[in-house]
Amino acid sequence: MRRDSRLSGVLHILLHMARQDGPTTSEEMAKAMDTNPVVIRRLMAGLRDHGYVRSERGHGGGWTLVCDLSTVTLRDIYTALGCPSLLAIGNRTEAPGCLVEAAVNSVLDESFRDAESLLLSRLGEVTLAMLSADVRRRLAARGRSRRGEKGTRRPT
Amino acid sequence: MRRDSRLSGVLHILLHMARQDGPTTSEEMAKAMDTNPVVIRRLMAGLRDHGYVRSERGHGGGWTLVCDLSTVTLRDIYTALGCPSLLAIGNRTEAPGCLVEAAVNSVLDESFRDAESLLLSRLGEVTLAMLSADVRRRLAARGRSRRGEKGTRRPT
DNA sequence: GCCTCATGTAACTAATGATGTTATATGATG
DNA sequence: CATCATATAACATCATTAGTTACATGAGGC
Repeated sequence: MRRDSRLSGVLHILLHMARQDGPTTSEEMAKAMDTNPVVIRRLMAGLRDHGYVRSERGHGGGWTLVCDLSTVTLRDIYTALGCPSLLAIGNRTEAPGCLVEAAVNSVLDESFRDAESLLLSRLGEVTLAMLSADVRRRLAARGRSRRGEKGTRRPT
Repeated sequence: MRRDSRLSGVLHILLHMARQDGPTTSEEMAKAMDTNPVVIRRLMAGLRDHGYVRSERGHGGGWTLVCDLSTVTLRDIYTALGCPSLLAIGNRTEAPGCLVEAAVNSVLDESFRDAESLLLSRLGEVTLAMLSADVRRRLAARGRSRRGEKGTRRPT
């Protein structure tokens, strides 16, 4: 099954925004992520509704971060995306009439719940600020390893 | 995203087989699961290749359990199905050139790995025998609660 | 031997959901 | 008022699971 990459994508966007002063347009983001501006706007809509970013139209418009990165977790972002389902596998039927199937559902559901809980709590432990700091670390590391080399790339 | 229910389905099948003496035909299973015999055969193919069940053609043919239920775990069954992906979400790109995306991937991958590991180990803790015992318990419980009532249903 | 039953498998259809694209409306700025 | 940028609907695309049809293969029963 193909995997939903909206969380990954929206985090990518937010971190790029964090490294920029003014507003960023959907056009610019789309270019950096090699996709379409409409896709960006769709991703950002939920974040705007939750007050994590602001959008402005017209000249000099675009998207701006309006939250404290140190208090927003990846789980918050996931929630803002509408809590898409985390697991790719599930039970054939909910509330089956068949007792055999009920027994299967029971044991599988328990495992599913545990895995989902763990993932959610992991996401809840990481703030956007922590992620942003990690990006800075990585940039610094690359700067060191490339010092003196030609053609150091800037992040896309 | 729609969830892959093959594990759930195949467990349902196996437990029905465990409650039956002779071989069970795909036709019968399909009827019990309200689906098509071909779907059943597709599900069972992997289990046969792993030696958990045997299939026989012709008169009196069908599917038979040929493993020790107490040594086969749900994880083994999952593996026999070809290890379908467990998570519905994932990273936009593997091995991105962009450092920002690399940072996102890194933190998300870690969480994904943890959740997958937990789910797999949970599945590894449950044997088919345990599940089968649970089915018996449930049947007994229903038998008690329905004693004297009319129209007690048999499992489908 | 031949008929029937059952699996084995390929090929096609349907349904679902993420992603990409086009088109049009709305609003802000100079 | 022309331009820029978001807002959103509508539609196309793609991947994947599930369901269906069709035909081949092999095992008994008679």
